[in-house]
Amino acid sequence: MTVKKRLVDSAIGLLRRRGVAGTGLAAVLEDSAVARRSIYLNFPDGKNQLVAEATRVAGERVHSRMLRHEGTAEELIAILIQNWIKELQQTDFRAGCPVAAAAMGHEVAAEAGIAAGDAFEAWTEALASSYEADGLARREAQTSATLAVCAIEGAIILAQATRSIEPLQRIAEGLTGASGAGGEAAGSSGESRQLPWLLL
Amino acid sequence: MTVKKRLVDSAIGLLRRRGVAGTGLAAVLEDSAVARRSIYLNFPDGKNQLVAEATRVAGERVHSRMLRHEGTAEELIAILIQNWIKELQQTDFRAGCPVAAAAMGHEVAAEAGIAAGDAFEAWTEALASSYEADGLARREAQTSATLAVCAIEGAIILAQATRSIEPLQRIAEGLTGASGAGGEAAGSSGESRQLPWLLL
DNA sequence: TTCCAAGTAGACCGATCGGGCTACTCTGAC
DNA sequence: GTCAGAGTAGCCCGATCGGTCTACTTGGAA
Repeated sequence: MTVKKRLVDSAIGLLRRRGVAGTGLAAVLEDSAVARRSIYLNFPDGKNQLVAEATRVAGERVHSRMLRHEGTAEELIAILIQNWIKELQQTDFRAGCPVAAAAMGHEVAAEAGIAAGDAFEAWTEALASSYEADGLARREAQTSATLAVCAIEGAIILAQATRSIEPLQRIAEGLTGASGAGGEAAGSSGESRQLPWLLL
Repeated sequence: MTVKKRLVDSAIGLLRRRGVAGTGLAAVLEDSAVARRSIYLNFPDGKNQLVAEATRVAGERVHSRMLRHEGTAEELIAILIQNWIKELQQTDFRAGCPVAAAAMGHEVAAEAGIAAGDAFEAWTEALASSYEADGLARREAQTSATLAVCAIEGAIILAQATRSIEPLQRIAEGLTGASGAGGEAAGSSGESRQLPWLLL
């Protein structure tokens, strides 16, 4: 793995746990086992550039995963929520969303905040397209997509604060009608999901 | 205004803009025009205690405002969203939610993270009670309340990152059926709001 | 009137911050 | 074989971090 990728991966991991301002270069160097000088060889503008690149990469990873999805929009939402439940449980609620962290650190690192905005817009557009493919009109698809992205990001924050996955389970129920309790991510079998009372 | 209250108010304002790790005591002292020593007279445990108290106070202010509300749950949600639209526009998208900031800083300041969790739970319960008063069953009320709180918190983050109030307008439409474009906060007149396609 | 708790002003501490620097090593292209 | 670019190791810088301290002022209660 290249030095640049190691730096970005370490930065993403630390952003998730400590946020932009709370992540020092010393921590990134220790975590990535990279020499101090190598940061400035790969990111001449220093921390701001590294954090911005980390945000861009993290956002693009989620985005490409969303574009790869072939089922319905609600199935995609269920998968994303199940992934976050797993991530939070595995890290004892320590690791949140790096893009949200970059968004909240926009005053400290402006470039990263812009990258976060780009990521959110790409996610919303991908989900809206999925909703449209499911038959929703453009406007309703955009509204539903925005609601889903916002709810997921908010639920991650509530889950970390309350140290409970309940917020994620509840929004899964509200957004998709799934109980969210099952271990499986999406409706694997062809069983017709019960539509949530919020929809239709 | 007492020294303690000035410190807390300054801390809340700085938390909203720079987050927990990004808020230094020097900035709090400058903003509140208080002597350095006075921090430790009022908050013997220093920054952690100040940030925790600021989070608790900020959460309680919103909570008491929610309890004061007398209309429907959807009207309350519309009011909260309109308030956030106004706050974001007035601060050029610089000031976010202090409770969310404390939640994301849980690794840096644990006490504040707990206070954030308490605030989120109180908000959700207040909104769920309002939904129950509107006729929803307990379970549906809790789900709808959690979805609303998560969506609002997430939308604030998306709005800051994209420097646009569109996420808030869209979740207002998704959660309440309101267009969110009007300046007035809640349906002031007795006109029957059109239910969103997401509800009913 | 006295006196003490709270506040002010400001120096000071060790630690850490982001960043720049030199010197040395390694490796692949010419 | 040479040489340039990238990486390593580590020291150094000024600034800022949270926190502690002394000295002085002030205002209200005993």
